[in-house]
Amino acid sequence: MPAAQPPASPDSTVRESAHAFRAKGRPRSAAADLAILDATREALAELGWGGLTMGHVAVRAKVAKTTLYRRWPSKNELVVDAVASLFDELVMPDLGNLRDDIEAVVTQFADLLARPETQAALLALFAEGIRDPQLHRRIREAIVDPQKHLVRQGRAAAQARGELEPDTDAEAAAQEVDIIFDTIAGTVEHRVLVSGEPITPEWTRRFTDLLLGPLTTG
Amino acid sequence: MPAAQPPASPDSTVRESAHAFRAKGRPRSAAADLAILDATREALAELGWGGLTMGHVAVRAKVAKTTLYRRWPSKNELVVDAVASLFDELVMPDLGNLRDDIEAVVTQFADLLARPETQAALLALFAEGIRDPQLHRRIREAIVDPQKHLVRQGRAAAQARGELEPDTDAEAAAQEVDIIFDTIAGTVEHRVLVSGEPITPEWTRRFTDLLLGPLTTG
DNA sequence: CTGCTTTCGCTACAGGTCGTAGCGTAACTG
DNA sequence: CAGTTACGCTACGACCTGTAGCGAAAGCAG
Repeated sequence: MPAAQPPASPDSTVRESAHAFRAKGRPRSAAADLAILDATREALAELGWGGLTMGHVAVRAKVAKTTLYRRWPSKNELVVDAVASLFDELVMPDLGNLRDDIEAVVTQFADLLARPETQAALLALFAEGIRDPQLHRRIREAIVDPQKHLVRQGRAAAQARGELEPDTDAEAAAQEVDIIFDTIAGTVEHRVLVSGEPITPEWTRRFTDLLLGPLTTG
Repeated sequence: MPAAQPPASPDSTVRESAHAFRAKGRPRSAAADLAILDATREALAELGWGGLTMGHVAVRAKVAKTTLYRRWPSKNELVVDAVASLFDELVMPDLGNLRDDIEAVVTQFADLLARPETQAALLALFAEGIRDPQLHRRIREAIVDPQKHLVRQGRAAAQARGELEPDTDAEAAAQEVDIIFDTIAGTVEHRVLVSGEPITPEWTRRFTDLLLGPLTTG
């Protein structure tokens, strides 16, 4: 979903009859969207963030450069959409105990970060988002925040099993989710993308020890 | 220290009599180095990573663009040197107990990440480093690895106090240092730069709880 | 003081990317 | 059919990159 430029409706008030909007004129090619996003991911993997140019993507997608700009205002937004779908693969498995669930999610995330498209895009997008509040919001909505749901799911499952105590304060629970999320995402990203070392099963086990606390080691 | 281009010695074998090297010709202006690095930090804070150009830095430092390129091969290396010194401010305080030490270091790191120069540079450099092994190595040597020493210091101090058990296996200890380091650095960076939320004293306390484990909460 | 060497500031340049404008054509609706 | 919008193409100005060439400046050795 580009969802970038509303197709230039000259009267962009709250018209649009519920769902049957966009009637007039030649419709946008859905095939072009797919080709563009595929080309973007390919170019990211091959050329990296710095090597990716709008002109190059257009050529590779067999699309005019102007068509590209009609849908995405810049490289940043294009890459967000191209990469966001990759993060949908992450799922919370519910393997019957909290440790296995955590290790499974960490492993999935590590595999995702091992892909060249992801490596090329993720940190660069985060960096761009620092100076562009709109992009920052879009990154969080499309890439970051959906993953927080995994933490909530895992916690809820562990609480249902009796591994964790049920929440008493909703706000405290939300803060704990935030901390756990930043810890898992940040640590794995730092390990893979900054320290440049791999996520082995043993590392995952040790890191999970840290998250679970000495409850399980003693 | 630029340390980038050895001043074009035509015979660049292992000459250099120990330390009294570089005798001939006009010496490089040390003042220019300082002016360039200051200008780089200023421009980073004002314009961000994307807005920073070599030409702009040259103008701001009142230096010819060619002079800039004689010392640093590209923007990436220049920014590494400009930002690395900021990370030297981090110190391990040794406040008498592990919790206070951790919270102090986290707070220092959070303050550093609150500065606009750091925000503009850090993630962008990490992103660039992914495709450039030489840059990646330089970032780790100048920025990342020195901080690992803080973890070693803190652990040693805690062991001396009896808060942590002494190391038995050297390799296991090194792995634990790596994990702790990636966890602290990664989590704080993710919280500040990706989630975009501040590091409050309460957050620091909760995060330290996580690091120390339920030992201290119960 | 006189060469020798290297840096310095300046100008100019080719190469590449960006993002937009203009045009004729294609596709879809009523 | 007319009306509307998307498409492909070309061209363009603006900007940044990194290098080359020049004369002048700042050191050092004799």
